[in-house]
Amino acid sequence: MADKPRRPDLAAMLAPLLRELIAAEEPVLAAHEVSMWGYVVLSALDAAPMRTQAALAATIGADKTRIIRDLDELQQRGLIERRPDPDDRRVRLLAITEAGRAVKNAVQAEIQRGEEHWLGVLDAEERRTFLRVLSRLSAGEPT
Amino acid sequence: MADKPRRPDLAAMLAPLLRELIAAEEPVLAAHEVSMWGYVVLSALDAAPMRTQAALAATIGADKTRIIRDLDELQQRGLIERRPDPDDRRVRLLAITEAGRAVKNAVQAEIQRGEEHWLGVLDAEERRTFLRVLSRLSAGEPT
DNA sequence: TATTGTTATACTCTATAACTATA
DNA sequence: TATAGTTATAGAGTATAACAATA
Repeated sequence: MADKPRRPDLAAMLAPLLRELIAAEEPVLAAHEVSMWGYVVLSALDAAPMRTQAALAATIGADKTRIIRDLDELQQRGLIERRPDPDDRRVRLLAITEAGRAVKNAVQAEIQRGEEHWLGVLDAEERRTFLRVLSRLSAGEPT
Repeated sequence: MADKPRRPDLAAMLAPLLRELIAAEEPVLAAHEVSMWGYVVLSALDAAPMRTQAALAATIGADKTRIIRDLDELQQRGLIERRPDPDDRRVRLLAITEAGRAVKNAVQAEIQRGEEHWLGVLDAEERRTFLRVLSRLSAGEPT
């Protein structure tokens, strides 16, 4: 029996697209002297402050040990706050600062302007549907 | 002035989704004893045979040096053909075999069945638009 | 001299394990 | 003893450079 016609796998389509998007982000991040993870941290803390570094790491899908350097640098530059919880001095309360929010917003605005290179080829309905579906799939649907 | 409401970056939405998709692929690939790159190679050679390993590497976005082990293994298992071009014995003509195509199709069918976990939450119109847009963006639009 | 494929080396990124300080 | 954070180590994956064969 003949093979059914197949579409490409989702991962096979997503991977090269993501690679290109990341490559386009790199000069923007470099211009603002923020690392990729640093930017992810700023975005996460902009959405909500965190009570522990482990929780932040879990939220952004990183290992808790590999964001420490980024937290050090972000804190040193005054882009985040990171102070021991008086109630439990083991934990570090994390929050974005106004300066951090300004950097994050500037970077994000530039990145999204760059993304028009891709989104610009879509018509209004495609764009709306694509972004909506993507945000739904990315969030992780209920099991 | 107040900040405009922003959507998340494309990369920020694509990255976690891709991570989940890859995690879902791994057991399937393991069951068929094919590496991720091996599967990518089979898919590329299924679409079109290649005249050089460098061309194949470029097509799949890999370094030419890092697919050699995979080519070795695929050839040894009879999943691809890899023979010197009589006209230029430096180059290796690459093609998928029938056995290779069978493995690739089996893996792909399982992977796409697994992807229904994500696509299944979409309605017909969302699904159609999403897949169409993705394939267009992934291909890389004309500059 | 240039090119294909290969091997060897170095580098980056990530994960694992061990340590400290608090509880 | 258990947990949050940190540091040190090791491992995987990738890129860079050198090499052999052929043109």
